[in-house]
Amino acid sequence: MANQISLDDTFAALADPTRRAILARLLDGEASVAELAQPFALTVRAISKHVGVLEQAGLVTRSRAAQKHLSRIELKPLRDIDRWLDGYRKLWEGRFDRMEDLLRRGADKPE
Amino acid sequence: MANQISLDDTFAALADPTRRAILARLLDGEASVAELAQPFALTVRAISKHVGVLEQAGLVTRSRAAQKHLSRIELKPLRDIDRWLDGYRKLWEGRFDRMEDLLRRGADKPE
DNA sequence: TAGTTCTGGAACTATTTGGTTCTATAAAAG
DNA sequence: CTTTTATAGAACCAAATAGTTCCAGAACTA
Repeated sequence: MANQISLDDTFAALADPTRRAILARLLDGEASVAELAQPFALTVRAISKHVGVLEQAGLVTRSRAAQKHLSRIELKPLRDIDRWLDGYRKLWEGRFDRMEDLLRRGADKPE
Repeated sequence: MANQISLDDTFAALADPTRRAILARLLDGEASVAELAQPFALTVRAISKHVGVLEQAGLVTRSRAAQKHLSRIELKPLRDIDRWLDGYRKLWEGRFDRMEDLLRRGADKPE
């Protein structure tokens, strides 16, 4: 039972553009802190802290290879957000002619 | 051009359980601040501020009917998050036998 | 062994956040 | 006109956040 990550932590981690950019970078494969820091006008330490936040949120795991600690993206928290969105997605996906009313008046929602 | 909402603001707004609960409540229809505050052990003012944050993030709009200001959920920022997730969704939706390698080694991603 | 590289810990700072209380204002109800 | 109701503004506070700099340790390299 390694994970018990809250949506709170995941959303908070994603609320920073630097961290989202780091995640996007990790789509191209594992990277060290120094490598991740390269595109940014921030200290390596600052990036190290960002990676720490991502790790706390379960969005990244690390494995040390020599003195390089390689970060790797983890998808589960993103899937959790996706599932949270399910509760709302039907409201914009369906072509409900009365959707306006549904949201305003709170009529019985479509099944 | 009313909206220019950032993912930053949206994710940050969603990083609070009270605010997510307010959003869920609004699926049942518009509500006043006082109504929204009812389930919580917080002051009405605190809920009013939460609604303000949601409004800043474009997740809620308000219309005042009499002295009650009715809050209503807005879906666009959620759709924006959904589209942001698109960049990652393919990685957990597809059954890529080499997905492990893709994330670790950063091999050429599937089309 | 000595030097270099990569990273995290510690301490500090400025800003933001989530909450409170008290006050002011606008509108409805008496 | 007075009172009640619903909300936001202002001031305040404690805790969290994002950044910095400096230092220490672990592991390669010469």
